[in-house]
This record gives sequence, structure tokens and C-alpha cells, in this order.
Amino acid sequence: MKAAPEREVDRSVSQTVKAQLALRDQILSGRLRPGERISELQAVETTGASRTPVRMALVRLEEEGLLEAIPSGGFMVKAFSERDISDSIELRGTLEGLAARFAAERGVSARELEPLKECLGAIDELLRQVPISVDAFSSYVTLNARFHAVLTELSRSPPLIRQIDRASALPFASPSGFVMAQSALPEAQQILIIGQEHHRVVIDAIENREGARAEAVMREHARLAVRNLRLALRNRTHLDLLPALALIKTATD
Amino acid sequence: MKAAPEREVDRSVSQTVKAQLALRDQILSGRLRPGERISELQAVETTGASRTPVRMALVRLEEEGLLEAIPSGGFMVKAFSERDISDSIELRGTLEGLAARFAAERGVSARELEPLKECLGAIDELLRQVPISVDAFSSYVTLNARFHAVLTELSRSPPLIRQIDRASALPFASPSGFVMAQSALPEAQQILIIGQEHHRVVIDAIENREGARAEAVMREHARLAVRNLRLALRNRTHLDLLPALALIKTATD
DNA sequence: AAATCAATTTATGTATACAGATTTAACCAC
DNA sequence: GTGGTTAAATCTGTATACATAAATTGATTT
Repeated sequence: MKAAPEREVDRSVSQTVKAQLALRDQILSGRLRPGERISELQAVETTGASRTPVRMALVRLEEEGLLEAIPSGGFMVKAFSERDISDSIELRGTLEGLAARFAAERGVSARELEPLKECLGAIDELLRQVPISVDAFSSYVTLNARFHAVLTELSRSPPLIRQIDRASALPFASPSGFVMAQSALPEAQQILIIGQEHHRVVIDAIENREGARAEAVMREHARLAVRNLRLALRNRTHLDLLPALALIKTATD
Repeated sequence: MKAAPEREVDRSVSQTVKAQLALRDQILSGRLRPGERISELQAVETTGASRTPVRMALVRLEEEGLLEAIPSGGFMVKAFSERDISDSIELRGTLEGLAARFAAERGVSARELEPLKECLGAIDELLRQVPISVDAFSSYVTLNARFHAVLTELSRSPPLIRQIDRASALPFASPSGFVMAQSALPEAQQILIIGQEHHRVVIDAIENREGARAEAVMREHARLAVRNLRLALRNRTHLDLLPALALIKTATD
């Protein structure tokens, strides 16, 4: 047995992934400002990887939607308007609606539906305690993400799953993007309860093979996230809980 | 003025783009078989670019959906089932439906609607001649692509436009993916006429700000492409007109 | 004869060096 | 003082060299 490795380069993950994670963190935390060119050299210094993996990471982040290619070369951080974000959420809702419809129309066995119902039960448990603690909010985010992921899988459509994953990659478009931001707001509890009702309805619709109903409720479910977005932007008290806030371009720009 | 450049490297387009185009062509033409690993070295030889741009192109083609990453490293050509393809088309239809709804709900000026109506008129002109010539089919493909592109733009939603572009990148999911394949079939003319009716209706719906109608008709419009797909696969007489046929995995595999 | 192990070959991931292009800054002229 | 031009510095795109890991093939043993 050798001693612990001297240099902690962490060979388990590739340099490319490491650079991608580091850069994404820098973007979402606002250290890299929207509109400004990302210097590869600087990225090399901050991420520790060399230029090749950094370049790779930049390409991936562009495809992910966080970066924009500059015609003359290189990349810059993309800026998003409030409209862009709400459209991205509506987009995700539309895709999840399609997934729910596929699941309903194509049929899902009771066994396959079980993980979804487990999520439902766990969230029910969370919402039983009033008022909802910050920890409970955090658990909700995890369970909600799981619910959406499982539901997406139930469509059994690889192309659709792929697109939903891409649409949810933008942090502010993901299912729980703005839940935490309003954990201290009085409306929060109501919104969570309504969201959970949507979860309940979509399961029921899938069980009864009601495609249109399943689709409609998932679309409406996403609009709850749009409401969360609006709430969060109007009540700027807990914006520190939000990543990716730095990407939103305000009207003053 | 210098004489014509000795070496024809074509510096106007980057090596990365050149490699991407060359590889995509190889994939769609079937020279690279689904499932088999793509050798970077071999790609370097066939594309003429060096390893770095080839690697870049491979990453982009993966994001595009034509390639799949191999866990142990490298990429392989993805294989698609008939279900995958019809789902991709339905997916595109859903997104275009959303774009049409956005356009209708948010309002489009008469001037902005003009390019769309020009396309409509041009296609009307094409369909007037019976039977429809192969050239007319070809023109239809161009005009149809333009119609869909313009309609997408009318949503005025950059995130949505981006996603539609991604969804249409798969050649068999693009709006005119299977039109040419059945240019010799008797049903072809009818399908084109029906498709044109959809075009007419969606314009009318947008003009009258009927969001639900605009969305529904674009979804149905995409299902026409699914029908084209089925027709093309059943009547395998003109499959040579189809790119990307090599990617479809048959039941015998 | 078949299976397993080892060795060799090849492939990918990474780093770095180099060239062309772009941008910025400084200086000069008007 | 301002604007334009030129030069320098930096940055991206590309090529290639190197190291590590994986896969395949051959040989040996059971």
C-alpha cells in the first residue's frame, strides 16, 4: 500500500468536468459578469486545469446555455431577461406536460408508479408541520427534484428525457429553482400546498390514462414556478438564497 | 494581389466547423455505423483537421444528439428507433406549437407577418401545378423550412428559439425531414395540401390572437411528418433520398 | 483445446508550443 | 484636445507531443 497521493489532482474526475464545474460556479456566483469575455488564460488559473480541458468546458457550457459564442472568437457569459427566464420555465413545463401525457397515454404499471407515490407521501409528511421550517424547504427541494426526474423517466422517451434535462440545466428553469428564495414568505406555504396538489393530480391522471389532464396540470405546475420567480424578484429580501441571480439583467442596464 | 492560395485549407471556416460538417456527413451517409466507436485518429485522416478541432467537433455532435459518449472514453454513433424519431417529431411539434401560441398571445404586427404570408403564397404557387414535379418538391422543402424558421422567430423568445433549433438539428426531426422521401408517392400531393392548410390556419390564428388554435394546429402539423415517416419506412422505394436512414435501428438488430 | 494472464499496441485525456488575428493603448499629427 | 494610425500585447485557434488507461492479441498453462 502506498501512502496517500502527494498531489491532490483528484484523478477520479476528468479535468474537463472539474473545469466545467468550477466555471459554472463562477458564472452562477456572479464572479464572471454577464457580457464580459471569458479569458481562457484566466480560467486556466482559476480552475487549475490546462487550456484544452478549459476550452472543452467552455464549449459544453455554451451548449448548456450559460455562455454565448463571440463572433470574433471566445465566449461570454449570457445575460437573461425576466422574460427569458419565465419563458424557459414555461418551456420546461410544456416539455414536462408532454412527458406526463406520454406516460398517461402509453400506460404505466403500478410498480413503476410507486416511486412517484413515495415522493408524494414524503412531501405530504413535510407539509404536515406548520409552519414549514427551512430544513423542510430544503427537503422539499430535493424531493420535488426527484419527483420531476421520475415523472420525466415515465415518458419512456429518450429524446424527450434528453430535452427536458437540457431545459432544466438552466438553474433558474429547474423545477425547484425559486422555491428556496421565498422560504420566508407567507405565501410560500400555500404555493407548496398547491404544487403538491398538482403532483397528486398528475399521478391520478396518469393512473387513469387521462393524457390531456396530465399534460395540462404539469403546464400549470410550471407556472407556479413563474409565480415564485415574480415573488422572489419583487421581495428581494432573500435573494442570497438564489444562485444565478447575477445573470438576470435588470431594466437599468 | 497574391495569386490564389497554394494550399486549399479554406481559412474562411474554422477547422472545427470543417471537421464537424465532415463528420456529420459521414454519420448521416452511414459511413460511420451506429454503435461503433469513432476513432479520433481515423477522423483526423478523413477530415484533414488535427485532433484538437476533431475533438471539438465530436463534443458538439454529441450535444447535437448524433453521438453518444462512451463511459470508458470517446464517442459512438447513436442509433435511433422508429419510436425515437416519431417522439422527436412530436417534440418539435410541441415546441413549435408553443412558439405559435406565444406569437398569437403576444401579438404580431402585420408587417412581421408578411414574410410568413409570402412563404404561404409561394407554396400555393407550387401546389397549383399538378402533378407536382420533383423540382417543386425540392422548392417546397426550402420554402417549408423557411416558413417554420420565420414562425419560430415570431415567438420572440430566444430560449424557445434555441430549443426549437436544437430539436430540429436531428435531420429526421426537422420540418421537412421526410418530404422528399415520398415525392413519388400518390399520397404525397394530398399531404402537401394538408400541410399548406395548416400553414394557412396558423397564420389566421396568430392574426386573430387565438393562442390555443395556433398551438393545436402546429402540433397536428408535426404529426403530418410522423405520417410521412411511416409512409417512407413502409414504402422503401425512395429511401435513397433520405439522409440519416442509416441511423434507424431496425427490429432485426 | 480452452481459458487466463500478461504484454504490446493503440486510444483517449491533457499539456504546451506556435501562428494568425484582434483588441487595446500609446503616440503623433492636426 | 481630439482623432487616427500604428505598434505591441494578448487572446484564440490549431497542431503536436506525452502520459495514462484500455483493449486486443498472443502465449502459456491447465
